[in-house]
Amino acid sequence: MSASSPLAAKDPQERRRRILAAAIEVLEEKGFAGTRIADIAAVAGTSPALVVYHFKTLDGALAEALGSVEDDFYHNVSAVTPTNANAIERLRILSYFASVGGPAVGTWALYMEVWVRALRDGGARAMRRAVDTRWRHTLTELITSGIAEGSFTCSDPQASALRLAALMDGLAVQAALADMDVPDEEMNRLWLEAAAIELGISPNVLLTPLAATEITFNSKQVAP
Amino acid sequence: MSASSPLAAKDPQERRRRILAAAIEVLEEKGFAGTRIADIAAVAGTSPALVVYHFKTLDGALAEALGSVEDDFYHNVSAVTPTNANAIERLRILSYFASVGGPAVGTWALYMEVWVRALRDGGARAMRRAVDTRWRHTLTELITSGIAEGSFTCSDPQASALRLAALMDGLAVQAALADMDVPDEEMNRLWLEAAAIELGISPNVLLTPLAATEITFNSKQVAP
DNA sequence: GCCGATCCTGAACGATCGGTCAGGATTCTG
DNA sequence: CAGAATCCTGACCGATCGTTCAGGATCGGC
Repeated sequence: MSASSPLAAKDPQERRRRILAAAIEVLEEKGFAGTRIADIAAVAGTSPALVVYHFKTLDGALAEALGSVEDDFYHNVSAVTPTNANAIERLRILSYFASVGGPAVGTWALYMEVWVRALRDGGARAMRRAVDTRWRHTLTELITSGIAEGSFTCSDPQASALRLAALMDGLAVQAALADMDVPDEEMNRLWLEAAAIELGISPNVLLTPLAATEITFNSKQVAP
Repeated sequence: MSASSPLAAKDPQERRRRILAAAIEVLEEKGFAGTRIADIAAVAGTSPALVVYHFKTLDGALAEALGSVEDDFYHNVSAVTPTNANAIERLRILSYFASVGGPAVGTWALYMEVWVRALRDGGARAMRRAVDTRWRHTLTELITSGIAEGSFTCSDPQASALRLAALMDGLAVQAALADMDVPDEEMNRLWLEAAAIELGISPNVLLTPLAATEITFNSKQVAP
């Protein structure tokens, strides 16, 4: 058997990335408390010692894995957003990607774990803070540019962004935990309704299909 | 030394309650992942074996401890609420008790832990579901009675209750984790503002001091 | 005041798991 | 192709911690 068997990676960097992916997978399935070095190694198809070799410590591996999740989110959003998209279109795309029913399934569970960890762990606290302020800034910027182009009416963009961000967190908790009680699509709708109220526009503007642009991600229609 | 030394409890039931209180204390300080039988025993001033003797298992002790926290919440709310209170007063009292700045400091951290645990553990999921539906029902009932007495205007009480509950969760996350970034009082205000919007009333109605009634809890003014 | 039930404890067991280590394989460098 | 650096592994160590257990103290009933 040569060096290029189908599953085994040749490049050390590729192995490293594979371990990172395995870490995310195990993390989503078992959570922080249940994630073992051995599990990650098993999924990645390597030995536990290699995980430690690459990341020095389990926490290090998990931290790096979480970082890559956030990178992916913004990368996907900006890849899908047309350069000439207006504020309303951008709002709907953001909502779609952030909502649990979107491509981000499972990701919210990770963030919830980070929240809890951030209660006691300084590193997790710093990471959550960074993620959160970036997200709030994104919303604030979106709102102000929407005001500038005449789409939105909002007296306090910062407060509205904070409230909408908090609402999204809360809805994500509901959706992640609800047992068929609060369906995912409902979540997206509830958030967009609240956004409509906050931004002084008609809910229909956010809830009717996007006629002009057809945006897809993984061959699925975005924000239909 | 007789049987009634100041710290040691005489009654076995009293010892049991003391262990429960110790469990809550440790849980708030260290979280699920960090809570050890030995810690609880140390705070309660007993041996680790007694904890197991009374509760059979660590998880059992924690589950019972969490149950008592929720009981306390509703017990306090109903103890403080005047029997003739109208919907607006009741809304403000609820908001005060649920907000992080109120008497419930530290409790939200517990609930966040339960959320995460509920992702994987069936028992925690059931408990969260019970707590959550009870809370949503309380809000829904409050809204409908407010509509009945002519205080509120709301086309869909269930949806509004769900949204307000979710917003409260999200705000609690922010408040519990924010590093001086989002002060506690702000949280209460933001939620009441959102409630005013949802319920079609002027924010001032919820934000100005309660003139008629003076409600106190632990000798602190409620909903000032 | 005897005796069984309940309450309580210190000591120890056993399982889990993160991280170390010595050494083998592979790749890089010159 | 030699030797060094990097990559990788199996075996093992050490610490932690939930739980068990044998037996002592205390209490309630009769």
